[in-house]
Parts: sequence; C-alpha cells; structure tokens
Amino acid sequence: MNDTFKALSDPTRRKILQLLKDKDLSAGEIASHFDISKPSISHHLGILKQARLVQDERQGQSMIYSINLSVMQEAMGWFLGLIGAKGGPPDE
Amino acid sequence: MNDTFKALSDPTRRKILQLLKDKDLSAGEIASHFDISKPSISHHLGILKQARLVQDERQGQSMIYSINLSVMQEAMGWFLGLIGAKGGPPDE
DNA sequence: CTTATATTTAGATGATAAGCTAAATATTAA
DNA sequence: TTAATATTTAGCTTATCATCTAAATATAAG
Repeated sequence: MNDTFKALSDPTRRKILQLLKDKDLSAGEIASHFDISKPSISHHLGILKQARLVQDERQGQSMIYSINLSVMQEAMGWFLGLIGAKGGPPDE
Repeated sequence: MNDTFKALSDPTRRKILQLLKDKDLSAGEIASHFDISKPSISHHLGILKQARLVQDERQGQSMIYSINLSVMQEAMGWFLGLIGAKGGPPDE
C-alpha cells in the first residue's frame, strides 16, 4: 500500500496512468508525451511496475505497458475506509 | 491535487488521517501515537493542513485537529476517473 | 509577572528521489 | 554477423523530505 501511494505521489506517474487508462502504450509512446528523457520515463515506469499499478509485456522491440486496475481499486478502498464512516467505531 | 497526493504519500500522515477519522484530536494526542518527536509530528500536520486534508482550531493551550473529508473525496474522484471507464473515450 | 504546558519555528543532517548523459541489453532486419 | 531501433541500467548531481535538538511563541495558572 505504501508503494502504491508513493508511486501516485508524482504528477508524471499519475499522468502516465491516465494515458494508459485510454489505451495500452509502448514505453516510447509514453515518453513522447513528456519533456523528460526516455531513461527518466523508464525509471517512472519501473516504479509504477513495482507498485503493480502497471504491467508490461514485450512485443517485438517494444515494451507495451498497461494499467492494472485492481491495484488502483485497492488504493481506492483505503479512501473509502476513511470517508465511509467518520465518527463511529468501524462496522457498528 | 498534487499537494493532496504528496501529503498522502507518507505513512505517518496516512495514519494521522485514520486517527482523525475516529475523532478529533489535539496535536499532542496525535503525537502520542507515534515514536516520533513532537516537532516532526507538527511538521506532518502542517503538510496535511496545507493540503487541506485537515483543519485545526485552537482550544485553550491545545490545537485540535480534524479531518476534512471533502478534500479526501476530491482525491477519490481522481481514482474514479481512472477506474470508471477504461478503454473508451470519456463520456461516450 | 513568573512558571508550566502545548505547539510551532529554526536550523541542521542524512536519506530519498527525480532528472540527466552515457553505456549496456534486447530485438529486428539487412 | 552487423547495423538499427527500443528500452533499461549505471553513475552522477541536485533538490526534496523526514527527522532531530534547541529555541521561540501562545495560552493557562499561580
């Protein structure tokens, strides 16, 4: 869970997730959306991957990245736990 | 939005929010839940406050902190935007 | 007014993190 | 096998961040 929030704390990484929401993209295609060097984007992708927020799969020379929505949902569960029941003890 | 995610990226600050979910607490009461110096906790509270995730109000010698759920909901809205509609263009 | 309590501010330090360039790896194609 | 393309790894630099101690501020009580 900590890895998840750490990964989400960077605006470049959040934007990457928004790009991947629309469609799977290669590392190079992702990098083309930013004014940041490809090695730096690769580093961000590695952090997202370690947090399991994205998955990658080789396709020829390219690495195709896709979003992992189940981990996103876990993080959202944390929010729901906070928002859902202010005040009272849990489950009562 | 960036301040929000930055604030949420630290485990101590997330735990503070969980404490405040159950009930409002003074800075000292919050600090007593951690093995961290009071100035450090005060620093964390300042970051949460700047992100408007918490509010504070003086009560005698104490500062009483409370959670601001509306900002939490904004952050959750970001998640919903990502999870809600994978694949297709937005609103279609 | 002086002392005690609660909290924050200041200043310093060590760790993390984001960015870069250059070099290494992996795959495809000639 | 050699050259071209795509991506990652290595190594470095700079900036940000979490933490600490010591000092400052604010309120309450004697």
